Amino acid sequence: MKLANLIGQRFKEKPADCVIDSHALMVRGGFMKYVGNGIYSEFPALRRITAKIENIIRKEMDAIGGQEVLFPVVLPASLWEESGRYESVGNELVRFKDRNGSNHVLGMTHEEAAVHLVREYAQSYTKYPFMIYQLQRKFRDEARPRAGMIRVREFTMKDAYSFHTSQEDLDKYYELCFKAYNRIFQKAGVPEVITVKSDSGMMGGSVSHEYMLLTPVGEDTIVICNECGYRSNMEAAENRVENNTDAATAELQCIETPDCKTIEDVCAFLKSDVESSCKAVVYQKNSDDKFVVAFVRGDYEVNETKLRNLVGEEIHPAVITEDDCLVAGYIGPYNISSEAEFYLDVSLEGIAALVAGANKEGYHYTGLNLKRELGDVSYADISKVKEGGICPCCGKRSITIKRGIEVGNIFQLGTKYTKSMDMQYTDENGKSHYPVMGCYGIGVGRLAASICEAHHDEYGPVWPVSIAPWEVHICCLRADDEETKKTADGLYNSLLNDGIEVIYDDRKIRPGEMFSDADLIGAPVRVIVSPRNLKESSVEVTTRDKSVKEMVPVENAAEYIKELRSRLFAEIESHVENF
RNA sequence: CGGCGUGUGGCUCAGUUUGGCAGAGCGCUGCGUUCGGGACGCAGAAGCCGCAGGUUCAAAUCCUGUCACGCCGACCA
Repeated sequence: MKLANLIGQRFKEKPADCVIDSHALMVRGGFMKYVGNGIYSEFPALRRITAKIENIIRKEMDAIGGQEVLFPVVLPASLWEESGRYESVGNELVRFKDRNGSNHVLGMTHEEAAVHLVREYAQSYTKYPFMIYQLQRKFRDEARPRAGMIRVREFTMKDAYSFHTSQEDLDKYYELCFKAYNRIFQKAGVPEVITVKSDSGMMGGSVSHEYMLLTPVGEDTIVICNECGYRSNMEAAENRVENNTDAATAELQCIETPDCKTIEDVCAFLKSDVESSCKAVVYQKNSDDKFVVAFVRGDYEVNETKLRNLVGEEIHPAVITEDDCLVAGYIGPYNISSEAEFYLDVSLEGIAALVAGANKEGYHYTGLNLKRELGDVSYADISKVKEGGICPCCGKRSITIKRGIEVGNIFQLGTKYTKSMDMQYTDENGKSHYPVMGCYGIGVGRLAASICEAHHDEYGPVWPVSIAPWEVHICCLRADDEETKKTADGLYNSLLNDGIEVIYDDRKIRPGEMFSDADLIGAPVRVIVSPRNLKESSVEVTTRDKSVKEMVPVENAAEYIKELRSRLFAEIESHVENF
């Protein structure tokens, strides 16, 4: 490929709406173009990257027995009505009518389509287990797309669905898939991707893991234990709190605390410890607006995901008005209105004397002892883990909090979809059963953008050789110089003949622009052919990550470059685990 | 859905307060000088100033409405 013919313009200035580096670099490097909110086109350079990622994924999916299929983008609503998700999923599911007025949806995930595809085929136990997967565009009408290709509305996803006759068999396959996923990220040049425990969200099911690429711009918060390796998404992380249960109790008092609406105000006013205060956070159920109050220790935050799972339905932050049963700013667990459902967080358990709202305008209790005042109440885990917190796995105070981008996930779905869509098989005794499912996703474009985010410098991306748009970038510094041009042409043709992927820049432009473009394209190996180098009968070979910078005699150049390329691939392979 | 902000050649932006010829840099086209980190000179092309309505002799600028986009939050893989 000659750079002069590459479609997609590179440019110097950072686009105004790019907040993270990878977004700016991928737009500036001619990788992608904005089309609409959360919608991008891929130029050839990015398409080459995503195609390579797709092939890595294919290979590993095939290696664990997957068979590639293709589901439609447009699905009749009836299919989603079978699973109940036509109603239950929010606005991110695009619903529309065709010319006949019948309802359809744009596929945002394909559990229904997968069950539909195989429910006649898989009526006998002899067909199990099996896995089908596809690489396809999905559309999710995200409330807020952001960060370039990291969070978009239309994207390519690999989604896989496995079917099993027992939970044990699913467990076994899940483990296999877990390893295949590790291999995919290792082969894509990001062995640093880690797995974390996750919340299953709208997909349903129990066991699930997410694959996270750690970067400060990541949207997800991840809880990591430095001691035992426990890792979890904040949403699913168990919070453990040890309170000093030996502290002296105190008499319950109702004290005037004027204009103290926040827990900080109250504690400052009463000169008390935030660690012995009780904070109320109020939500409402989406279904009937009934109040749900979460009480946590003053220095903790509510984990809404855990609270939602506990409540068992969707909730949203509450709007409290004058005539509601709750007194905003003065809500406490003792003498609270019976109209409100409330939950006590584990961080409150065992505190001898609490400061808490008195459910009366302008008053707080002090000396509140939950066991004494409320009797044997139960505590639930509804708070967020904090930096330096207690690891739920090893019990040490060794928790750190990091940010990450979710590049893949695996779920155990159970029989949620096979039951609702009535997919059954007959076992060897002639009895009918619902198969157990797993599902496994990877966002292809998001992975490409994440790798750019994790592997770049101020001048451009530093693509791993396995997914780089081209392996070698030749800069012919003076294309008007006959000998230089001849040497560069020769090297280009020689490498092409050996099957190396080369991008060749023989434009008659100044070196500065040439180098800038090469940086923005980010090919791992760069070769500089110039009159200066040819005076020593050499070309200069460097790597994008600057680890190699070598003058190589022209006659050895092709061989040296091929070797360097192999070395880069070997470096990637050295991180790939075997089964 | 709530808060804040922005819409002016392909890109980055100035001009809007105080109404008076549509601007700069980058990019693009041509010519020339240059040539190891986005160089310079000369000559060009390119704009429904987001859209609609209003005020005015006169609107990018003031008013009303509307749309789009961005950031933060909400929601969500």
